[in-house]
Amino acid sequence: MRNNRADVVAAALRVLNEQGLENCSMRRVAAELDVQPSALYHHVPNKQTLLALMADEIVASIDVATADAGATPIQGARATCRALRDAMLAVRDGADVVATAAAFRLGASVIEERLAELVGEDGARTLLLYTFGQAQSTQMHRQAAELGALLSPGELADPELHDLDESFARGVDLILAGIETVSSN
Amino acid sequence: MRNNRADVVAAALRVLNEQGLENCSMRRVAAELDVQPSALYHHVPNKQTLLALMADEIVASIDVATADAGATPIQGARATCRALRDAMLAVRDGADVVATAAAFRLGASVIEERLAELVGEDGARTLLLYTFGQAQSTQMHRQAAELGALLSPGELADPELHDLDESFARGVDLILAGIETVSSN
DNA sequence: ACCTGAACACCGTTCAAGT
DNA sequence: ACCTGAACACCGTTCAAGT
Repeated sequence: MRNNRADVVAAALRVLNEQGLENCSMRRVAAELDVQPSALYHHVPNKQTLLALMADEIVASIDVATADAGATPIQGARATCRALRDAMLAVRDGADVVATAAAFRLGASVIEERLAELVGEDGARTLLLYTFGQAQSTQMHRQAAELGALLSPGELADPELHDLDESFARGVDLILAGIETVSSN
Repeated sequence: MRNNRADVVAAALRVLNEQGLENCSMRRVAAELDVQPSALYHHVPNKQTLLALMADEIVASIDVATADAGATPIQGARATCRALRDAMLAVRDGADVVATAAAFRLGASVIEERLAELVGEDGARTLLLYTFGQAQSTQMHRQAAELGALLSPGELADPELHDLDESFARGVDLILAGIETVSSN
C-alpha cells in the first residue's frame, strides 16, 4: 500500500480533474491517497514541483510523431499546436497548469524544440505562447458556461464555445501565414 | 481616516508591487490600510473582484491615443501591444493579474475593441493572447533572474533578459505579417 | 524508505456588534 | 457607512517519532 512519486502525481491529476486547480491542495491529494499531508513531502519537495510533474504528464500524452504529420513543416506545426491544445483541454484547468509550469522553462521543452525545427525559434515561441493563452481562455469560458448552466439550466449552451475552437484555428493560421511571409524574404 | 474602494485598490497595488502576487493577500492589504481584514469586504465582495479592479487600474495607465500612433493600422496595433506589455511589466506580477482578469471577459475590453478596429477581431485576439503570454513569460524569467542574482551575486545579468523585449517585437511582427497577408487576399 | 501526529504560520470569508 | 473582534474552515510546510 506504500506510494511512490508516480502514485502521487496520478492522485494529484485525479484531484485536479475532479475538483479543479483551486481545490487541488496538498491536503486533498494526500486524502486521495489515504495518507497524511506530510507524507507527500517524501515524494515531492513542494507543491510547485508537483504541479510541474503534473504538467509533464499532461503534455506527455502528445504523440511526438504529430509534428511529422502533413507534407509541409507548416502543416506539422499546425498539427502540433492543435495536439498541444487538445492535451491541455482534456483535463480540467490543464491549460493553467501547463502554461505556468512551461513558461518557467520556456526554451527547454521537447515540444518547443520540435516546433523550432519546423518554423524557427521565433515562430515556435509565438505559436506556443498563443496556444497557451488561447487554451487558458477557452477553459475559462467553458467553466463560466458550466456555472451559467448551473444557475439557469434552461438556457442553451453558449454558442461562443464552438467558436473558440475555430478562433484558435484562425489564430494559428494567422501566425503561420506570418511565419511563411517573413521566412520567404 | 475611513477608506473607500479606490483606497483599497491602491493599497492592494502597493502590496502587489512590493510583495508579489503570492503575498498579496486580503489580510496584508488590510494591514497596509491599518484595518481589520473583514473591513475590506465593505468595499469589495471578494478577492477575485479586487484583482479585477487592480487589473483595470494597471491597464488604465495606457494612453488610448496610442492606437492612433503611426500612419498605418499595423503601426497602431504594434504600438498598442507594446504599450500594453509595458503597462503590465511596470508592476510586479502585473502580467499575471491582467491576463487572468482579462481572459475572463475577453471580448469586452476597450483595448481589444481598439485593436479590432485596426486589425480585425481575429487579429486582435491573437495579438492580445500572445502579448499576455509573452509578458507573463518575461516577468517569470525576470523574477527567476532576480532569485539567481540573490543566490550568486557575482554573476552578470542573464543576457536572455534583453532578448525578451526583442523576442516580443519579433513575435508581434510575425503576427502582424500574417494579418497583412490574410487580409490582402 | 515511507508514514504518522502535532505543530507553525498563514489563508478567504462571514457575521454579530460597535460608532 | 465603515469598522472591530471573533470565529470557521481551510492552506503549505516542517519535524520528531514510529515501522
